[in-house]
Amino acid sequence: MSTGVNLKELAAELKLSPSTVSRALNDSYEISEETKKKVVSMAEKLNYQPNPFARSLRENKSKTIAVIMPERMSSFFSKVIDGIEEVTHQHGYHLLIYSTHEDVEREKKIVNLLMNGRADAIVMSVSSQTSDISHLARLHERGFPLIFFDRICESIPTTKFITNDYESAYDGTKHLIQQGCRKIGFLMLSKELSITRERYRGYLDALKAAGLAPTPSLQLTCAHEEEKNIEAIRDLLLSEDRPDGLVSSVEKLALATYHAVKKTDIKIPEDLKIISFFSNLSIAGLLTPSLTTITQPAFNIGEECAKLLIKKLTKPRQPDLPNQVISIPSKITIRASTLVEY
Amino acid sequence: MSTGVNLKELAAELKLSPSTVSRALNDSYEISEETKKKVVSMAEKLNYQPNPFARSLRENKSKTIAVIMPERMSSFFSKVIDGIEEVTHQHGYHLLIYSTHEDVEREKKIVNLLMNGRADAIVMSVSSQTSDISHLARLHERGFPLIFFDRICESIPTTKFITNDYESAYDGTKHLIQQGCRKIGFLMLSKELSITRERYRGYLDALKAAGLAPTPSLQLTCAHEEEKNIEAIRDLLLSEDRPDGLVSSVEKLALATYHAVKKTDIKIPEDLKIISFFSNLSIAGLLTPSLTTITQPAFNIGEECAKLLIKKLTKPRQPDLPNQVISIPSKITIRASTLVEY
DNA sequence: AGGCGTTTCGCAAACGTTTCCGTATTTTAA
DNA sequence: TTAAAATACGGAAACGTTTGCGAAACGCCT
Repeated sequence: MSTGVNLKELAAELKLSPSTVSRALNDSYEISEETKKKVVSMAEKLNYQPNPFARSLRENKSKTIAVIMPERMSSFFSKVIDGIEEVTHQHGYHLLIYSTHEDVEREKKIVNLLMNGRADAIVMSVSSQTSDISHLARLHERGFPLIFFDRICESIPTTKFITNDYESAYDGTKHLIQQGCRKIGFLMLSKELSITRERYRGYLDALKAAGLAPTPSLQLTCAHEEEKNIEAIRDLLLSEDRPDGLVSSVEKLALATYHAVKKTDIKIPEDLKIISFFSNLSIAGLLTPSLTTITQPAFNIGEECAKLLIKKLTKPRQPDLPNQVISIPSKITIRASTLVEY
Repeated sequence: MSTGVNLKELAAELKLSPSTVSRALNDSYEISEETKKKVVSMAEKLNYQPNPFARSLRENKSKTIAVIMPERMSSFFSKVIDGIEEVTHQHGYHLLIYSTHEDVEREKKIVNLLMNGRADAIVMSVSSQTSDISHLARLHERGFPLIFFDRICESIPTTKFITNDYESAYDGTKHLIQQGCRKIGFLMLSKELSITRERYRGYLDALKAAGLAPTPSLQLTCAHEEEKNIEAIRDLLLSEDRPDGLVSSVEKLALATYHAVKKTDIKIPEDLKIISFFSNLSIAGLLTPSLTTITQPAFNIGEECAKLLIKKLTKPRQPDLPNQVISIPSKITIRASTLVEY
């Protein structure tokens, strides 16, 4: 656990003062090129590594960004984080990553833990239980850099990155209608979520545009436990007024639907067509039948979040993060699960 | 960005010295119960949050653990991290998470970044390219707490958590033989990896025990790019001496195999039976046909790693992490992909 | 009453940086 | 030739904690 040499020892070795060595390593104009060379080479020789905490304490920044997401076992969130890491890593930033497991109490706890400056910024997607957002509002009011993606808080005036939820859901629903569906259901997580609201709007408007009346019994709000979701979907599929098409607003509910279908005689796409927001493309093609997907630009969303934050954190006098919603379009890939039978 | 009150301000408010306040908050025996009450209540009132960097600088520990893994889009690694987070979170530890993307240069860079004490410990799974382990050896020689899981470094004398790779592969291969396979192939990532070595041994020994000769042409070493893997597997499946059974040592290669099979006339399980190490149980059941899996106790592995580390980091005078390999058994779940046709 | 131990608290150093300021030396300008 | 300016570096404070040490105040016993 012996941390190597520190600045003072390095300075002693060079017969220079710590301040000079510090400046030399930070490439200050006050130091001659000659001594810079000497200092740098000696630092490498002794493998000097500056203590990050001393530096953070002094500079009041941590070179660390926190990411808070509702669940880890999700290709979407994994890809977003890959995108974030791609750009933050290039700038020497580290990533603290937290999963709330869709638990708002845990989310609050994490946010409170981060209020002491351990991270320079937070980029997050709220839990499905989050309706009271006071913990997030407080964070933002303190001037703490906060960015949302996907599951956003509209009421907090900062930058949010989403996909074109409304249009994608609209187009996806329209696609089902064009494929002959007339009784189209909608699968969602909590109605509190920004994404379900927007996607639901798109779904409803597409129905309306086609002159179809929405049926409340076909709209299913699911919970966290996979088994229960499968049962609920199965019940829906076996109900009297069962759907001939489904729009799933999240990946996990599409998978739950496939599980539910397996337990019945229902055939996709003959009896039921389904389209879903879905990020795991490799899996989508392997399902039977392959799944028509609305693919969010997950990696790209992560990159954009990180780019904005890096700009805010590294440039000298940056304004606050602008209060705007930036939408990066999804892409619909039509596969067998919505193709009409011949 | 205004960090709230600090210790000095809190002390001034209470008309006490900072040292007394610090001791009171840390529940020191030197402070009377009466003033402890006062201090704690005032701290809550002013929402005092101790500066983590000042504390880390003084105490020389960061309350942070780093996790390094080869890829993020993997249900196995996601579950391991869930397990780690579950126990570290309870002890107030934070998680820095890094993905090497199977790139050993990136792995080295990350390890070097962590040598300055930013994390109190590292738990990692090495990249498939890692053959030179000098960066890891150096870390361990410095006394830095280091734990491996799954893809381990045998030669570094610390604690490693794995599953019973040899036995699982042996049993899995034996299962294929019992189901009638005679030409069993093996899919692997780099031969450098501990897991492929062990699983390969199990595979070979099971063949030998059944009196079957191993065929080198049936043993495929895959790369990082999914497309190429699919092509390579397809070529294998269409070759003259094609396998009637496959043992896949990692999840992604089983998925690649399903993709490859889709491009051919081959039927699973009639023409080809397949078993794979696989963590995404939900998906395994949805594949067509459903996939026989060897499921590693991913969450449990993460928990055990974290428990050991927490013990090492929080108890006062702990010995070094013992040089041992701890194996937590996998579970084989037989599904349709290995069932004999009738 | 005086000594001694216990309780309770304050002072100041320390952790390893960065940076404000001062200063000695050299260069430039008049 | 001299004053001013530029260059190159050192001393010391500061960031916010924790903790070793010292020192009051108090009670207790003999």
